[in-house]
Amino acid sequence: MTQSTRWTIPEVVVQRLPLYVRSLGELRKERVSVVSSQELGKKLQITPAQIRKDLSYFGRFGKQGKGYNVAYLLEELRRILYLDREWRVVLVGVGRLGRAVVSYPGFAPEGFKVVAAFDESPDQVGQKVGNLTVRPVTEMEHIINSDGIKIAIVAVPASQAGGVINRLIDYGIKAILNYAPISVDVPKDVTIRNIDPVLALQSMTFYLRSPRVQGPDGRVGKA
Amino acid sequence: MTQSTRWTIPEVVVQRLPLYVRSLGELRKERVSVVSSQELGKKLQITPAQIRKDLSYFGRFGKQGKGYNVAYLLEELRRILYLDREWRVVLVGVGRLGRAVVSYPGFAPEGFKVVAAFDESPDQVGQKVGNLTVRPVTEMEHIINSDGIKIAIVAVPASQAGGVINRLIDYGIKAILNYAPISVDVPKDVTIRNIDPVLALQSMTFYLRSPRVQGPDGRVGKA
DNA sequence: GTTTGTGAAGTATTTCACAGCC
DNA sequence: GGCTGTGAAATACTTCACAAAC
Repeated sequence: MTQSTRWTIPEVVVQRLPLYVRSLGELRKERVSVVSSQELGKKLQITPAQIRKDLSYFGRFGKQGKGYNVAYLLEELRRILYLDREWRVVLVGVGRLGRAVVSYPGFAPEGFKVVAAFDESPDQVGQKVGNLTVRPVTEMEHIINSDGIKIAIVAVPASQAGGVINRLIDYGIKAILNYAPISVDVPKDVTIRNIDPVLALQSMTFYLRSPRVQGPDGRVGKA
Repeated sequence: MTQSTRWTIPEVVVQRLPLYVRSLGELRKERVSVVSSQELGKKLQITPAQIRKDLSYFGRFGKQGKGYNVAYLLEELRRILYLDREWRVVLVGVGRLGRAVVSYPGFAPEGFKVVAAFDESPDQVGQKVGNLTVRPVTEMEHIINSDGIKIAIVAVPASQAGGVINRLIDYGIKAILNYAPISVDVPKDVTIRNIDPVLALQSMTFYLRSPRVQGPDGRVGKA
C-alpha cells in the first residue's frame, strides 16, 4: 500500500495471474471442479500463501475448508485480465521469426488473433504468410486506427525495432510483444514485454560452474 | 546480506547482467570506450544506482569521475557470466518451433552452438534441420554424456515437455530453456527459464482498460 | 478437520545520499 | 566538477500465522 486509499496491483502479481489461468484451464479440462491453494501451488511451484494473497487483491473467490471452484475462479481471472474477449493483434516483420510467430498455434486458442502482417521489404509485401497477405508498413497507421487495434508483435531486426515500436505507439498501440533484442522505453500507458532467449541463456550460464564456486566474500571466480 | 560472511548474488542481479553485456557490446561496436552508469542506465531504462549496486556485487570496475571502460567491463561481465567460452547446446523437439529455434541466427554469435537435435517422431528422425540430422530421443543420454553438454532447449509439445525435462536432468543437463507452456520444478542445481509469449500477452491485457479503471479500494472492474 | 483471507512479520530489492577519488 | 562504490533508508514483495468459515 502506497498512500491512503488507492493503490495499484503489484506488477509481479499481474504477471502471475496468467499462470493461474493456465493451470485452472488444465484442471477444468480434467474435470476437476474444486482446487485448494495448496494443490494449485504444487502444480505451479508457488506457495499457497502467495496464491491466496495474489487473489486477495481482486476479491474473495474461495470457500473456507473447501478451496476454489475451478470454473468460477478461471472465469473471474479471465475477466480481471481482460481475456474474456478476442484481441486483434498486428505483426510487424515477417522474416523467419515473424513467420514462426504467425504459424504458432498457441495464440488463437487464447483469444489472440493476428489480423494483419506488415513488412518493410518490398520482396515480402504481397506474399502470403499463413492466411494473411503481407502489407507495406505504410498501411500500419490506417489498419491500426480503423480497426482499433491495441496489441502489436514486433519481430523485425534489432536495428529497426526501435523505430517500429515508436511508430506503433504513435498509432495507438498500447501493448507490445517484442522479439527484438533491444531495450526501449515506452510511455507509462504502454506495456512492453520482451522475449529474448539469448538473455535467458546468458543468465543461466552464471550458475553453470560445477560445485558453486564463490569466494568467501561472495565475489565470483576461482582466484 | 543474509548471514555473517557468505551470501549469494540475488537472482535478479544475475538476470540483469546479460542486459549490460548486450549494451556494452553495442557501445564497443560504436567505438565508445568509456561509459558512465548514467549513460548506460539511459540506454537500458535502469537507474544508475541500480547498475552500480549490481556491479558492486562482483568487484570494482569503474573509475570515479570517469565511468567504466567499456571493453574491460564487457570482458569482466562475460567472464562472470561464464560467457567467455562456447557452450554446446542440444535441442529437443524439431516441430515448427524447434526448427525456428535452430535457424535463429542470434545464438551462435553469443557462443551458444546447437550441436544436436532430437525428436521422438520417427518421421522427423533422419531429417535435416539446418546442418543437423535429427536423432532419436533414445540417443540423448549418450550424446549429452559423451559430450558433457550442460544446456538444453526444449521445444516439444506441452504434453511431452515434463517427461523430456526430467529425462534431460537425469542425463546431466543443468540449464534448460523451455518453450513449452508448462511449469516444472527442477532440482536446485538446475536452472530453467521459460519462454512463453502467451503468458506475456495475457499479463499485458490487464493494463488495456482505457483510462486505467480501478475501484477506489484497488479492486478491479467497473461494478 | 480443512482451507480461506489477511494483517503483521520477515526478506528482498531498489534507491538515496555522500565520502572518496579522479 | 563528475562519477563510483556503498552503507543506510526506503520500498516492494513474500511468508507467517491465525481468526473466521465451512
